[in-house]
Amino acid sequence: MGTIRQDIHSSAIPVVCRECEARHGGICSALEPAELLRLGRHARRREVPAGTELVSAGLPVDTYANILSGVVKLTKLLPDGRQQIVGLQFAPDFLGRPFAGSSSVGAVAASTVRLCVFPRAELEDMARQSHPLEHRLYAQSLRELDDAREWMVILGQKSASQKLASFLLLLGTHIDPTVDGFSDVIDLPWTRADIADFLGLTIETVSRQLTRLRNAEIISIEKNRHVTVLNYPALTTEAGI
Amino acid sequence: MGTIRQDIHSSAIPVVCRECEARHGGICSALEPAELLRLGRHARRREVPAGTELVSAGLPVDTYANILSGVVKLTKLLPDGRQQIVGLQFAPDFLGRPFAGSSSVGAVAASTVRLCVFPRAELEDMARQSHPLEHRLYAQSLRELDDAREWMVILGQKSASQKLASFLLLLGTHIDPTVDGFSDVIDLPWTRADIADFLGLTIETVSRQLTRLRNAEIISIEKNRHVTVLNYPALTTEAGI
DNA sequence: CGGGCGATTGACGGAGGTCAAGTTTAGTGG
DNA sequence: CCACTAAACTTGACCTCCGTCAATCGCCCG
Repeated sequence: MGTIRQDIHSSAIPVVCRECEARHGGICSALEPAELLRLGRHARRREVPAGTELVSAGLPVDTYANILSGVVKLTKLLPDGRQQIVGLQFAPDFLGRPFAGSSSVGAVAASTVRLCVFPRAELEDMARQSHPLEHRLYAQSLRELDDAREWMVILGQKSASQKLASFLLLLGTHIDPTVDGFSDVIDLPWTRADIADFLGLTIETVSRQLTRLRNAEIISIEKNRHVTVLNYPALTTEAGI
Repeated sequence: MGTIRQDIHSSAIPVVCRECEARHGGICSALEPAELLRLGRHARRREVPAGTELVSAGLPVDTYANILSGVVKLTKLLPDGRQQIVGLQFAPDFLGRPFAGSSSVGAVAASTVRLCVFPRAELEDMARQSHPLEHRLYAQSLRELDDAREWMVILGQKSASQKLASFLLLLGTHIDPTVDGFSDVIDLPWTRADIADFLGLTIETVSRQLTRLRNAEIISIEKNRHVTVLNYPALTTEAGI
């Protein structure tokens, strides 16, 4: 009985959503088939290379998106040209700042990113009507808030080496959504400059601390981007728990 | 006609809510009279002195609250005893972290704080049923997220003097909810240690930077706690815009 | 092969943390 | 009202960490 209803429903959902990675984890899981159909009509898939500016800080936004794969960095620019990365988003996160004319942060693809894009008005309209959808959005913003505050501690209190270790720990636990625990092989989708922006350091300090961790045989680095964590306990100690 | 209905409604709302400061700005403004009545039945007003621990990080929470007056600081503790203040809340903010068994942050009264406390289960139940209420909660979390990211920039990129200036600007625009713009007389509800924790500095550095601003005649300080902004443009320049 | 970008490494200096007096403020008891 | 005290704040001396500047190396791509 339950399965039959499921089948009827799944046959009613849009074709693009059938095999979608964000269908179950993302905000779409809060939608009824009819709603999914409505949003699906306006949704468009898009794949963008690393470095693509998805949202510009201060500029009006007229689309939102789900992240299907890849990493998006949220940045804030300072008048002098420096930038601070204020958040990272992974699949199947929702990308956008609902109910504000413009975003106060910029969003840039940190790796090749696949998105499911839909018009702003459509989603906001649906959020106003669908309580489960808004609940889902709310839950994500609470998670982002927890993350942001976690990073405030790192930015405010930790030394350069602790920042680096914390950063690697974060990546290991988030970068591969298929692995549940900690993944000890990390392909950095960032340059040293990005890491520096994220941690509030300079590229030189990032570089120095990475070589320090390598010399201590806590990590190994190949071709600048491929990091393997050799000694996980030591890394947590470095991070200052 | 409209006024008559208003009067009927207002006579149906709980007595405690009649004259409530949070009635219109806070989450209660999203509630129907019947809902207000339900929540009001379980609500209790409470006044606590500065320093009272309202929520302990990691411990389960069974109540939420509206802030009626005063300032609440949200803190995160490090293993070594240092702390980072990750947020400030003012009236009529909602205080709590819905849909999580425990809070990842601690909440401490930074001044005398008056609260309207209600049971956790009651509010979560209502949020599940009332879309406008959840929308209100969502809107606040988005605002907090924006604030948190704003502070990440300050923590990550700014110098000690810029941090102090930014801090004073923040306070001037938030501390007195009755003043709409910038209030140039600020009664700090904090010790230097609190300010240091907020800015990721030490008390000595905070003290030095404050005397520097005083010597530059940008601010004046009386009896440690009473700050007057003498030169607002200069303060914004100090803050690095 | 050479130009360019990113990363590494070194030398140096300054901002801010640490340690250690003093000073002011607020609270307490006589 | 005035000592006395504790806590909060200020100020100074010193030193460390990290940012700045600069040279070099390694890799990729034309």
